[in-house]
Amino acid sequence: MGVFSRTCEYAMRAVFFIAHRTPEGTRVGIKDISEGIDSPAHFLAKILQDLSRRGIIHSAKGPNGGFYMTEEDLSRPLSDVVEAIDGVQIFKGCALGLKQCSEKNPCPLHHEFKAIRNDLTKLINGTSIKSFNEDLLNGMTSLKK
Amino acid sequence: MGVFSRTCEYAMRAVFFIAHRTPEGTRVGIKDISEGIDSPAHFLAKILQDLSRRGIIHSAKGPNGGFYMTEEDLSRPLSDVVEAIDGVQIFKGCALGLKQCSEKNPCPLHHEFKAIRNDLTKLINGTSIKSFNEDLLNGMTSLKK
DNA sequence: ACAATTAAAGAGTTTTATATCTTTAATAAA
DNA sequence: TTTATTAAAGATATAAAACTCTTTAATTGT
Repeated sequence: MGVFSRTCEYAMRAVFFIAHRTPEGTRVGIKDISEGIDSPAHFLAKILQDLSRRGIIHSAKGPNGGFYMTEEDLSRPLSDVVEAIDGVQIFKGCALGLKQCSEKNPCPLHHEFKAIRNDLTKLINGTSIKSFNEDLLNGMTSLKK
Repeated sequence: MGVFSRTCEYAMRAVFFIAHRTPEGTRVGIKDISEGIDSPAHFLAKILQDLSRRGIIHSAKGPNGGFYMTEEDLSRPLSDVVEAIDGVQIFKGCALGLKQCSEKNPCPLHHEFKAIRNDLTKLINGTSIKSFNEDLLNGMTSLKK
């Protein structure tokens, strides 16, 4: 596995996909999303239900229903998605999994690893979904499988 | 989970523990190691068997047997341990799990994430087990649970 | 040769992550 | 009010990770 769980990868891809596909009040269905980001539809549905319950994205049932994101949703940092799925360990945990690892009692990787974790936090926590999406809309970045 | 799998965390802790405990031809048993790093003994045994088969650490059976590391083992980068257990995805994979993500077809996180991955690679790949161990021996760092 | 000690190997079990399938509830449009 | 459409929810199923237990093999010292 990479840095994030597969579930979290799906979640982030789906969020970017929804952001990208639903300008101005439109919605996108689970089928389109799962095909668009190459993930199992039913599994992704569970993930999006979860994000929806937490208010990270929105959904509507019925004809022309689907998933969408409000301006408020778009202005959230990507870390909201990551923390909802993978928790905060990735931003806070010791590289060796030691509970007592701290500034005063550092593990052999502590200081250097902390710098890396901080950079990751800055990226994921400090950048809004909207701004990642702008690069997508500009064609500067891509979600191609 | 943090950045590394739990199995990988055990492996790294065990390697540091062995390095720390076996100066000059001594050996340390699985019981001592598993207690010292707070991991399940039988499970750790499997992990160390694996590392041993790959030549990352060494072992000897029988009375006064146990695990130890040669000078050559100590001079290896920590990445040998990580790659043996978790593979190379952590150093190479796309943050969103996209197969086609590349410089020419970057995902929304690509460039910033690449910088972070490179820093991680530099740390894990560019530092020998021995040099991490020196900080341990000097009491500058700790493996306390 | 024998007994004791230690890791290696084999064969599970349990837990968590990932994935699928079916049924229900909400909504919109005819 | 009926039908079609969509997400939500519930119930499993499968696979992978984490963990345990038992037996075997190698080595040492007596």
